[in-house]
Amino acid sequence: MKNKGIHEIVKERKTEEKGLVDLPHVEGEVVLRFAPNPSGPLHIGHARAAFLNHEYFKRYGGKLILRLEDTDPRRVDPKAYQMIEEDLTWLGVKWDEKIIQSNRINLYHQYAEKLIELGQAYMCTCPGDEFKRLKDQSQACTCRDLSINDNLKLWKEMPFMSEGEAVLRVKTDINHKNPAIRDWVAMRIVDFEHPRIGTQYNVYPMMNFAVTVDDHLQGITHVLRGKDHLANSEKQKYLYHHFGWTVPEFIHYGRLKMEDVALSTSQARKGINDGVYTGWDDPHLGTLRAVSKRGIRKEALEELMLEIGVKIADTTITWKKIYGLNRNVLEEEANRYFAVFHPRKVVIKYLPGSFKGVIKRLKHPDFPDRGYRMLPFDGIVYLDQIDLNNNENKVLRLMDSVNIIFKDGGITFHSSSLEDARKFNAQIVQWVPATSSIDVELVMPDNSILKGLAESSIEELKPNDVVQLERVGFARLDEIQPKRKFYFAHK
RNA sequence: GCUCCGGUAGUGUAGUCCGGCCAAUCAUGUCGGCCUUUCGAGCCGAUGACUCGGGUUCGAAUCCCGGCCGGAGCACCA
Repeated sequence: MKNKGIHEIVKERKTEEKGLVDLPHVEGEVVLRFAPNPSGPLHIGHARAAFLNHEYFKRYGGKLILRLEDTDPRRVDPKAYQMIEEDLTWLGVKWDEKIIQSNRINLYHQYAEKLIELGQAYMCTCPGDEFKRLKDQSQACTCRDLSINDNLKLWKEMPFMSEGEAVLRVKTDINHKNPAIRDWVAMRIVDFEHPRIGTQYNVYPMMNFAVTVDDHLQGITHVLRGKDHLANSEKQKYLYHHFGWTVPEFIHYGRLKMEDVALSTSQARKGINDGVYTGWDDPHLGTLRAVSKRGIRKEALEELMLEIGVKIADTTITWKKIYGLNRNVLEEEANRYFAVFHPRKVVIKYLPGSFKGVIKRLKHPDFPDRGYRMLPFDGIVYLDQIDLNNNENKVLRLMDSVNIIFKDGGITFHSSSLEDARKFNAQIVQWVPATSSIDVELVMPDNSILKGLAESSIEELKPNDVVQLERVGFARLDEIQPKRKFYFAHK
């Protein structure tokens, strides 16, 4: 600990600049958890929790636990368990331990019983609305006065009752100024088959109960969660006190709003079922698989999330911000290619034969060692119709090739040098050789598809490669069969 | 309605705890210049913010009070 390496110092300063604050009350190592509900794949909001936990885990050392919170059988998508792990892997977040709550129902039963024995929980058979009426007036229902033995007896009978007949409530403070905190439900009956564990249980813990038991048992030191859990943290503290457990450090961050995107899993699922979206990776969605398909890199998301940090104030993420960060990642990696998406075949008239030949162009201007693309040029090319429309009667330069002029519906050779192009203020555009073009599709963020033509060098690309289609923008190659299909990322 | 919590440039963020070094940081965006056979990148420059009103103080983004605006929760969901 005497000499910090230069890397450590640089890293320290960097995180300071990023503004990710230190965790409060860290003693040695930390134990953190990422605890999603397996109702669907992860979205950008989850990425925040995942990255933050991961970052703190890396900063302090300790343990990061993945916990699947599937205690509501109705809100479980059996496919989600797998998808969540895939998504986390894509994010580069590794976990030391995985816990599935539906494997632990028995354990929650034991703690529930213990709580009854402690006299801190009671079986409540009031109808929900009746309890709420009383609770809102700070009045206890009669169930609250049941003896421990009566409670135990009812508890044993609970599995034989049906949904809604009874719940187990945690005693808090019936006079608590926030009605939401008063005597919350710990266990309830669910008559619904659990997608993972079937019908072996019908008495399930509520999130607040299961979370508290697990956080304690797993020795979680710091709980990072959204501010929508503010009241839950307050509720959970009562349980910690009843059991005599140490309360972890709760840190609440604000809501994340995503420009133009419905982040909620339930809305996405509905849209998929209704056919509005093509699937979990539909470009409209804010799921990680959707943004990944569009060529957004996890590095960009990570930088964004660490910058946003754990502030409790809400934040609005704009796509421009993500694109800006992503461009920094992609710029270096993406090789350049020509493609046009409103192709118009033109024959250049009066082209001197000396200009025909093969044009060499760097794959990446900053990395000459990546080599060249070869573009055969014989005077017959595809240009973008929009470029032509915008340049009627003006000189236009085909990149690395010749200058032309579009006049009276025809294209004529004008000159050849870049100097001439500059002199005539020519716009410089990309082009595709007509003799060796390849059909491509470009899926836009609104899921519309542009059909176009690209230079033949794109044949060397593999699915998942990200390129820069010059003057069009960055795009990720998704598949090459039956046709080369790109997803547009951003300019 | 009740309970709780926020409000720094277009957006995100640092600074707020322990008032002065803040005529306020960095990122992204936008605009301009240079460079460059495109766009982008790079380099240089510009742009633009402490929600409002009082108070305390020699001094307030920072402390206090009030207003305004915004958010979260008020489930037998997580």
